[in-house]
Amino acid sequence: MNPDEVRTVFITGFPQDVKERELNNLLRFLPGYEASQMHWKNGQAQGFALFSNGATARTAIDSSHNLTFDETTTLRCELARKNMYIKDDQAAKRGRYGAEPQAAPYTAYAPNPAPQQPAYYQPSPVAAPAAMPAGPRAYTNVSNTKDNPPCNTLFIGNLGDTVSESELRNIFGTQPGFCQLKLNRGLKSVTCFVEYTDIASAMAVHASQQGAVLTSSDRGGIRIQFSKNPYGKKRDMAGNYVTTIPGQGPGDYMSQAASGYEPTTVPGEGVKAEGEPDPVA
DNA sequence: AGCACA
Repeated sequence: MNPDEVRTVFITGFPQDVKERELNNLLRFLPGYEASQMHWKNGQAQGFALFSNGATARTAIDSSHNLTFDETTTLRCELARKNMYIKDDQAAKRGRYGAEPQAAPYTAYAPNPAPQQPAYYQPSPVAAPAAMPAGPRAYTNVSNTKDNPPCNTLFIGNLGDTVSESELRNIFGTQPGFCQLKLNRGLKSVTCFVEYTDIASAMAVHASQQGAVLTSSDRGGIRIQFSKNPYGKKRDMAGNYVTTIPGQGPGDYMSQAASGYEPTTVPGEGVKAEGEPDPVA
């Protein structure tokens, strides 16, 4: 690899009170992610994120540029002028996709103890059971210029006509926080809605699976947008959320702030427990 | 680009 190649993404547009860990958690599931850090230049937050190479860095830019970070802020992503310097303590923030460090100074501790990511992402051969479903063949850049504000429900477009529910379950149902999905065979196009327990979990999938090329894909990768309405809800004539499926409170997933990214559930345990309070900003 | 619904 060309050591001079710029593989660092420069991100601005964060709200004043953003935390570095919000940056880390926003990006850590992207292919090629290695590390990220937040700098503050006279009160303005500036994010830097290192990827394995220029290609994965550009893919990250494509999927996060103009991303609506919260109600009032939109992120600007571009290639940095020069690569960021990785401090030793960045190791704890490393993603699981990153190339292992040459001299392996990080092997003394487990960078990512949570075994919640799909096994097909695990770089270690010993950790990859043969029975795991195959992941996406590849990722392509998809245009996603008209996305909506973050929502706990994802809208999946650009699906091939032959896409199956199990194919979608393999990719979306294995992600932390998964609740349910619905495949929709329209006359003109096939779409899918995927619900997660919280916005943070949906945001992680929105970023990590953007442009995934499925076995059935015949027109490039899938396009992932945040749904206009949370699963099980619609808007009434006054524009307020109305529950259309019993068991979900009004409006909670859209008013929840896009912070506190820790997914609270593991695959298969996505359904909110009875009486559990709604997340509060 | 297409936003469904016990």
